Amino acid sequence: MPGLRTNKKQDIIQAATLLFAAQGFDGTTTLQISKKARITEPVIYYHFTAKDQLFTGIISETFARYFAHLDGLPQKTRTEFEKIANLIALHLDIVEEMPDQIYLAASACPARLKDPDGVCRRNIETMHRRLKNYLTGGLEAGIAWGEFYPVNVAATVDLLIILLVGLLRQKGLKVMQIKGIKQTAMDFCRRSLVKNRY
Amino acid sequence: MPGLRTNKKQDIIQAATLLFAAQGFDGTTTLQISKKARITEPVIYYHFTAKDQLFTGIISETFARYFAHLDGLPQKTRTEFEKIANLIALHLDIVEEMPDQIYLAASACPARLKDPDGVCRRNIETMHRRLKNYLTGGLEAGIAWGEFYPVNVAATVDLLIILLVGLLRQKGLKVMQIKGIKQTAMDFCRRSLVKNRY
Amino acid sequence: MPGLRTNKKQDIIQAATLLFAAQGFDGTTTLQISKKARITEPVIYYHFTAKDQLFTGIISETFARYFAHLDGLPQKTRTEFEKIANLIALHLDIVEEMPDQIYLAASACPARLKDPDGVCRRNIETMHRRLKNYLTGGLEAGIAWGEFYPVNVAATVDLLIILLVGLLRQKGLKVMQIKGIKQTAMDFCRRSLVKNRY
Amino acid sequence: MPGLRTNKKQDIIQAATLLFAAQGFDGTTTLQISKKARITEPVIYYHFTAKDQLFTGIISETFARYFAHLDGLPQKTRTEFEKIANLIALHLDIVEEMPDQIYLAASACPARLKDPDGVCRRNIETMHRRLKNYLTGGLEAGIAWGEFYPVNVAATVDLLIILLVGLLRQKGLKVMQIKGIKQTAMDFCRRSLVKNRY
DNA sequence: CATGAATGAGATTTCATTCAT
DNA sequence: GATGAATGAAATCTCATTCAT
Repeated sequence: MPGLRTNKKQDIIQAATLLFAAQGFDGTTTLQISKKARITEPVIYYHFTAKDQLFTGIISETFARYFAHLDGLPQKTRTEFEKIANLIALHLDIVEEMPDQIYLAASACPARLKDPDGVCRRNIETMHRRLKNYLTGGLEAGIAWGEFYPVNVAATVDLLIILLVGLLRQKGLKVMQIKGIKQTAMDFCRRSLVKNRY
Repeated sequence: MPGLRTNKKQDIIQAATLLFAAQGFDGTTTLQISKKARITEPVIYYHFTAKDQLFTGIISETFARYFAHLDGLPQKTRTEFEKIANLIALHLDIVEEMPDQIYLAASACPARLKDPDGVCRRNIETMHRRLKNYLTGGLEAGIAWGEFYPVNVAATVDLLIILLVGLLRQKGLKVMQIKGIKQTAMDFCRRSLVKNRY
Repeated sequence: MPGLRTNKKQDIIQAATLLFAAQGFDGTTTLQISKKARITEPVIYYHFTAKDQLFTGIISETFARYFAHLDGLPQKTRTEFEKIANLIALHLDIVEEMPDQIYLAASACPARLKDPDGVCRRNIETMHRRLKNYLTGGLEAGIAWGEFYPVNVAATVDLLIILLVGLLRQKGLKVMQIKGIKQTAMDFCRRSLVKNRY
Repeated sequence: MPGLRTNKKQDIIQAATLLFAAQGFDGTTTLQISKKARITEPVIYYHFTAKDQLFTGIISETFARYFAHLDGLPQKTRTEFEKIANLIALHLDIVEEMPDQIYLAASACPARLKDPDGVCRRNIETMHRRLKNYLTGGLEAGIAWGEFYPVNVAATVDLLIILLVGLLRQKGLKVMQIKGIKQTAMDFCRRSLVKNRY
């Protein structure tokens, strides 16, 4: 059973994720990673072909899980607002689940990352595209059915994306200890969008 | 005419700001800065004691202008929502005014920045504290006066900060071409907070 | 007068040439080069972009000089054998002139040399092609005029190339102290090729 | 059946020979060898104590065979030129027989080869010494008997060695497709050395 | 015998910074 | 003020070799 006994590869991934999230890709050295993972530097290169590949691996894995979450969102909901509420819940849940990874994923691609396949850039673009499509569809339908106020769809979509991405990033920054944020965020958006509340 | 030729210092600052914003502090080399500023590397060290000081200088200057904007906000307004609307406007305006600087300022401190005076960290903390105070005051007053819904103040403040900081950062990321965002953001928040709209 | 005072670049080239010739490209480290040139390692990278480029630079320069010598050969000669004698003289002279460079040039391209422009490979090919053309022309004419024995031209050309390249390489190997080799080589070839000697 | 499975050792030797010949000793890694031999790296160390020993083993074996060929040359021949012709034939035949090994053997010792017993260096020296003795004896006798022209023996010997070693190396370089080279080389040397041809 | 995993030593390269001029 | 040249320190990565199993 080769590979069963050793979790060093996982140790490396975990250490790298923490450090990349805290210091950025360019700000993190392979020596730091090796120390945090309690291994020697070359072990990194035994398990990964390069620092860049270690990073893109983490990013890929993270986006895979994120997109899996998105795929799990129901296409049909009783109200259109439920879609938006689900999206808020999803983003706050995934931050709980993997705060550092998701912080990395929601950040810009490191300038010096060698990423010939564009793993980083393309995943970010896909993320934005999917959010945009999902939100645009929901908003347009909600407006058409009279559930939502007749807002500027494009700008509101952008605003909501900023909010969602902001939620992903703030946790990673550990700047604030957000409590009750999920309910608050949902209520905030509901009052803003949904018409007949009485 | 002393000072006429010294636009080189400004060239350096401008080049550094662009590069730091695009590539991060750790991802930007002094050689890149010197090339973009069309000078040689030692000139940087004539005008600045170190790369770190060049960065903190930009950050300081940026926060100084940002705080000056905040200081200019009216303490007294006809409605409490006006305060929030002003804040939104201020943030979108300053992004227009100095997109790269403000992106830098709204980002986390570089891990390897030598910043013994804590210029970077302290300014960010101050920014968050001031936003928190300003928003908390506004929300509490608005709720007390019956202008606002009785929301969870702390969580709503955090949410608004996330939104405001997100607005600062998104422009820097150039991910989206936001049009009509200012009015949309204001309306979004108004509907969410202000009670009697008819 | 920038660059006039410093001969460090030349020192590097000289040290590198010696070491590459003695130990091969893969067998020579930049540290060895820097020590032999009495400089520090990064100086190499100030003057050259990489170890590979240092090598290909030497090779280019060497072949340029070699081809210049070839260009200087007379197109018209009293006898065809003079052409071959000139070629022998040229090769032994250039070995005297730059023994290490010419040894490098006459050797195979290092396996791990990063040489995207194919400087190394292409120069060697050109060298062989030019020798082949020159010798083939000479032999065919000499045979046609009855100056030479009617030899197998292609095979004789190959043989002469092996001899010429061998002359270039042996000096570099310092295996033997060749004296009177020039006259001997010429006589050897003359007797072998030229018909009526009496 | 011991020895049936142990072709792995032969696989290693074969792979190493090919790679050493193509890339040099310093340019070849043990990983490359293990991959080409379709085994894992430690297997190399089961069969050989070190990469150096693998190389010197190949060299030893090659020279052993080469010297056995030399030993097989007749001491007595009808003419002295036959000796030289035999030598040419021998070298071209052994290149056919083991092109990569012989290329390695005819090349210089790798600079970084750990070879405390001097296997590499000493074999090369022995090779040159034996060639020199054999050729010197033949030439001197041939001149004394009036079979050969009265050439400069030392220089002619060197020239012939250069030619013979060149024949060994050129094949390895695969630069040219030599046809009819054996007869041509013999004729070339005969005309050059042997007096009365009619 | 064989292998997956690991490592010490060292190779190439980068970069902030300095210095002589 | 300005520059070409240089450097110490460190970063990424490689590789021959070993070891536990």
